[in-house]
Amino acid sequence: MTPAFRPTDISPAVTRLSALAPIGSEGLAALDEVQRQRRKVAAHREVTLGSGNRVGLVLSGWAARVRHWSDGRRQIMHVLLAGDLFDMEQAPDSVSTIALTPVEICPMPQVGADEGLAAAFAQSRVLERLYLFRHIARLGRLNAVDRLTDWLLETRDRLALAGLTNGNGFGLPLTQETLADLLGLTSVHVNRTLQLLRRDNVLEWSGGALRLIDPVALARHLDYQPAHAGTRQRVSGF
Amino acid sequence: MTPAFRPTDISPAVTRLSALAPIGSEGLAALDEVQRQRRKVAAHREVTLGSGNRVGLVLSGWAARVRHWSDGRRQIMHVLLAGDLFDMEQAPDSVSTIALTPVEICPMPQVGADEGLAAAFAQSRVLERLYLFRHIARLGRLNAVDRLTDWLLETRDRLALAGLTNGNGFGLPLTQETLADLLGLTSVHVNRTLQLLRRDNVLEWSGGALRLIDPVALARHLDYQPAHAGTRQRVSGF
DNA sequence: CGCGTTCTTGACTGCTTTCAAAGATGGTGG
DNA sequence: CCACCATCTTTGAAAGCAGTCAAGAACGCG
Repeated sequence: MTPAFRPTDISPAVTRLSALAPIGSEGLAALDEVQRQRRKVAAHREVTLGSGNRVGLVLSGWAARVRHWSDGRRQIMHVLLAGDLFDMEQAPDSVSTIALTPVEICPMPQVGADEGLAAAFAQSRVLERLYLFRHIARLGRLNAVDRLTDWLLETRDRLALAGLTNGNGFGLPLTQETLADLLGLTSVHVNRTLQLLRRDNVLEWSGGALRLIDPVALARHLDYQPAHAGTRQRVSGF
Repeated sequence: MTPAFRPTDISPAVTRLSALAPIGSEGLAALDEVQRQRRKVAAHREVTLGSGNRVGLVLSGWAARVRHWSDGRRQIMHVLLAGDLFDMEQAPDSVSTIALTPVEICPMPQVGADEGLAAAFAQSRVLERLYLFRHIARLGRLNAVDRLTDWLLETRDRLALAGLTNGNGFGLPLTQETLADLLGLTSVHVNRTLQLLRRDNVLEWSGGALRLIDPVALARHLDYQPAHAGTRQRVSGF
């Protein structure tokens, strides 16, 4: 709220990883070290890593794994947020990684002997697969309204892990066109869907800040379950 | 062709893994050992692993990762074929693993010191992610005809790795309803789409055997690139 | 041969796209 | 401080792809 105030100096990426598993001092040092190698990528630019690194870590901003077709169509397959890992290897066909907003990245740190950091990364990979599964289900069986709200619910939970939410609200720095590429819709229809949701008092979105009015009711309606409820218990069992 | 003839006694799962990376004798022994613990799962039954094992290996048959909704809708998120690994952990919400045909599974073997086997499993995981990405792109941006043919192309390539193809043909033991749950369509529309493809001489499908008439032309039309062309080169660079 | 599952067909509905153009919005330079 | 431009959002009308509902045909299995 008050722009001058910053609760901690901890980066959202570290916040997220610490939420996935308690990280030891060695791991925190490794994260600190690697963050010193941070690099900025401007919006709309492709995200790349130095040739020595095959895995990167997002420190801030929004990026996406995207598939392009020769006729101009595109589909965003996965959104990358602060604290997410991304592999640069593979990508045989036209799968690219693109900054949706200005993004800061760094190479993934060596895990070393820190079991907490290793567990956090392992958990991060498990979650990523879960998000891919969910996105498939979303695109396969949900209509526009449900696709959008389901994704917003998931994104809110993901941002919450990184400490980037404000209650039921969070910053959503995407255009409706990007949302369309993500949800397998047209921007026109995303626009109409948003109007519906605003009219029905499901959400507010202005000035880049989105707020879900009643996430609980929404989650019930969508059969939505937070990805982390189950996994957090497992982590605590370490 | 001649049913009495079997080229080798090697299981399709071993064929696939060997294609991903050259496996040493130790790895082959481990695979042999673990296959002795094989277990059958009847069609339509849920696939589970003994509590000690978190990762399984499909030896034969077709299985699927499925999401169910309370109103009866379902979406198949990923198909598991011979030689595929599957993790049983996670699955916080209603993600289950179901046998689409009779399936044989076993626990994933310990990798031990066999680098080849480790590489094969690593490669298998990389490919699985790629298949998830592709399925997202398919559901997000392709129409019914392209969805179906694109998936058939991919499935043919995957089966080819396990030595389960016959030129451009392969056994496809799924119902149209299952195909619909996989492609985010209704079985009625899958049926109509298949009729189109048969009429236009794109494919033949009878008696459980499907044949693509001109996979090359199809791949060109769909911007389809085999998942393994790029990765095989990388593997050979080990 | 009989029954259940799977496939096929028709008519109608509806969600989403397409095409086109008019408003906002925000940042930049004069 | 305002004009200006590019980008983004909004709106309308029409067309299309896929879904729904229902019923009959074909198939495969015991």
